[in-house]
Amino acid sequence: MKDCESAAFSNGLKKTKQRSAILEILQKNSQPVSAEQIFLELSEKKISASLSTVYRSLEAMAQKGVVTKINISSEGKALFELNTNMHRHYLVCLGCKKIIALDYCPLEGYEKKLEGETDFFIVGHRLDIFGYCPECRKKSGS
Amino acid sequence: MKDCESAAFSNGLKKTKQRSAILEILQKNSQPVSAEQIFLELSEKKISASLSTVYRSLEAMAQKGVVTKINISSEGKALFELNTNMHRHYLVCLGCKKIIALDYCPLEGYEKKLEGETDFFIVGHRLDIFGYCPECRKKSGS
DNA sequence: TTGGATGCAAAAGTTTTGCACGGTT
DNA sequence: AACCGTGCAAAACTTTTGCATCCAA
Repeated sequence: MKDCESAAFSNGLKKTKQRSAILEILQKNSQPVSAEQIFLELSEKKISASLSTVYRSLEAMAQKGVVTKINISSEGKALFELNTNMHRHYLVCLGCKKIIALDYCPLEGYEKKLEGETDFFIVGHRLDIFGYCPECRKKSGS
Repeated sequence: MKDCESAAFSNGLKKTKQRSAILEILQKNSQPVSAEQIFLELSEKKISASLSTVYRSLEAMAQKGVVTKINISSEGKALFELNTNMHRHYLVCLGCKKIIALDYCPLEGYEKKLEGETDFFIVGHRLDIFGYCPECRKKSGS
């Protein structure tokens, strides 16, 4: 997916090494990441980028639809992920805080049904599912 | 529902006028509210309660299972609602910000299915649906 | 009376912003 | 060259905490 990057900068966003590196981190992570996580990963890679640059880049990319900002973290920090233009739902482990993206949407036909019932024009939904992953189940014996 | 209050204080929580008032506000609001909203409503009612008391009370009530803290606000602040022990799902109008509680859960059997597929122990989920209500549809012509 | 609850102020944590400077186009 | 991006520091904002005081049980 090399051209994910070119696509990301075809909308007026200037391409800088910081932004390319942020994009790369978002691509490599299978789960949503916080701005601080990105900042730390950049430091590890010896790529200079201040935390405010990370925030501003993510904000800019979110405006262009390249990334999506989500607020499901129980720690009150925002998370970011590449915008795949697909429905994404998450399975969140309450033990280790791991977040797993589900690959399909259990509400396929439901929105249309609800439109009929309520006369709303339905744009989308957010669904997150909480529980304990296999590893955490073992640990706690539940 | 007068005994919602007595139930709320039957678990070791001390009953104070601040906490009773916070509970009342949560009861009257059909939608989740932020700590600050509660703080402001308390001021309007001339009930003295500092913001930290609001946070501490909500935290204590959340620990006892009286209220639920949720993180769906796009503004990055936590929201709180009475824990009804029932599934609550909301239909949110993006035009007028109205929030309507749905009376049933479209994911009834889905959690069990997912448990089988993922080996998670699933505790619950959060589902919110976004769109435009009939009034806002007319206004914007969509 | 006694332990928990409150108020105030200060601290901690996340995110935003102002401004001067630097890098892309 | 023009404009956008960046770094740094400070500010804004939400939430937590320390400590003295107060109040419900």
